Amino acid sequence: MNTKSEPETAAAYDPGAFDRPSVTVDVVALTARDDRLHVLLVRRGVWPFEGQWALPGGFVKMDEDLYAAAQRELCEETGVPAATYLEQLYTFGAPGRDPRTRVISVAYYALLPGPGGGPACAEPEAGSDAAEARWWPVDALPPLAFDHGEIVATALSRLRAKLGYTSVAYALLPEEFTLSELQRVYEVILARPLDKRNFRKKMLAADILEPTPRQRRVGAHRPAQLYRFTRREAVLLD
Amino acid sequence: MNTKSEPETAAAYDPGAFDRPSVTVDVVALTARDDRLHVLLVRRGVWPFEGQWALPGGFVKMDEDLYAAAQRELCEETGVPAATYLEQLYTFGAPGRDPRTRVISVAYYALLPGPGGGPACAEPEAGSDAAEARWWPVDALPPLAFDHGEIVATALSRLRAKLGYTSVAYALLPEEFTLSELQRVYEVILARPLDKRNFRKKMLAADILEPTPRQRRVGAHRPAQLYRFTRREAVLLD
DNA sequence: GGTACTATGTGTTTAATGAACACGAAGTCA
DNA sequence: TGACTTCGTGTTCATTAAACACATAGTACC
Repeated sequence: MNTKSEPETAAAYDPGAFDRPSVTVDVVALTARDDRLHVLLVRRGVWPFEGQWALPGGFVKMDEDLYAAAQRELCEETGVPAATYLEQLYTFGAPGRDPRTRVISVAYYALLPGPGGGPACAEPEAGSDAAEARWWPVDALPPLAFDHGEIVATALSRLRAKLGYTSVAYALLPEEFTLSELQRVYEVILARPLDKRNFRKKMLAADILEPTPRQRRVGAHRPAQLYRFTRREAVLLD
Repeated sequence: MNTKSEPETAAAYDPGAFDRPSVTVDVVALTARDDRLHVLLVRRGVWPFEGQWALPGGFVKMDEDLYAAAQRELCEETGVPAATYLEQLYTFGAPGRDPRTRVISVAYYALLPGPGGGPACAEPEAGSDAAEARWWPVDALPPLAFDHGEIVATALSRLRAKLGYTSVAYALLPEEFTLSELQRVYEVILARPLDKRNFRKKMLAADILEPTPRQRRVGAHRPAQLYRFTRREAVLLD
């Protein structure tokens, strides 16, 4: 805040007296499926960028927390359940980014478990307002509306960085999972192969996993031990 | 952005049709002086929090970039020259954070060289709108207006983290400096002593410093070699 | 001019961490 | 019972981080 007397005082008593930007939230929802990282996009039904794909998002309500607005827009527009992880990413506010008027967008990124991850991994349905909603592989995105390409790129680099020093991966996996599945999530996000032995060693040493009494037997080979995260929240490693 | 047709369309053609939050920028300006880290605060002249200390900041103009708004508010309200480093920090938007109306604040943090650092380290003067402006040691702040205490805390933890993997320290030092001065900046920010030999070894190995032809002779002891950063911008280390 | 004073400047050892690397085990299926 | 496929496990080596002490180059004072 500032100490200017005129605009602030005026704003207090007459909120409509000055032009002010619109404020939206946009959500980069990410999930790992089919050994690729995917983003959830909706197809726009109205000008501008009509027919193009864009991030789900919308206006912040007058008495609504930013975090709550992001969660709400994600669910409303895409039909997916609440994200297992949702964090503010960056605020995009270049004057020309929306051709209609000045729009400042607070971007969030969300993580959801992939298929088989329980209710939170449900398929998107076109929400109340979106013409269409679907998952797109991040390495083969269509042209995006507004500056949403930049927003997605920012989200990816944040997620890659965060994967290195926190346990956020929990948000992309179901309650129980094998170490191979966990490793695949890391490989998909980092887009490079990891050494199996080093990976398992590091994960088990990090004290964030515990074995469950169950195994997963699938296919004609040795069954895998199932693990779960000891805490379903992102904790700092090291 | 979203694909809702009603509000967006309305916003495009009648920006005043809906209540919308006010958007401000607040700036956490930091500098190192007297072997302590300091924040620049202004004393508020009007309700609410009249007489209390707050971060410099103010409304974003309709056609103004967020970064430019932060730079402008910093200079206008405190009289300090343009920051050598300015980066977006986080956006604070809890509905009750300002008692007047809904205010969403995009916080930035700025770094300035300490005394002796040339024009950029000039003393603050009460700006056009601020009753008073001065540097406060971060470990002995007065009670702050709004949620500005939280904003300062966020800035400090960001700066501490960033110091570890980038060369941002350049922004807190004058063009030329000694390795001891550089080390003191690190110690002040991290609030712990560092080993001199390890510090020098790491800094020189990072390939971000170059010696100048000059030395600094001050006091009754051996003069120190002066260095400068090879690039006056934050680069990633490792 | 000699001595005290003070910050500068410099290497080595040790511990911890990260990277590379191969093979037997436990299942299913034909 | 043999072929197939994924699971599960240790060691070595290189790199990085942490601990640690003393001679040097100036000034100030006697």
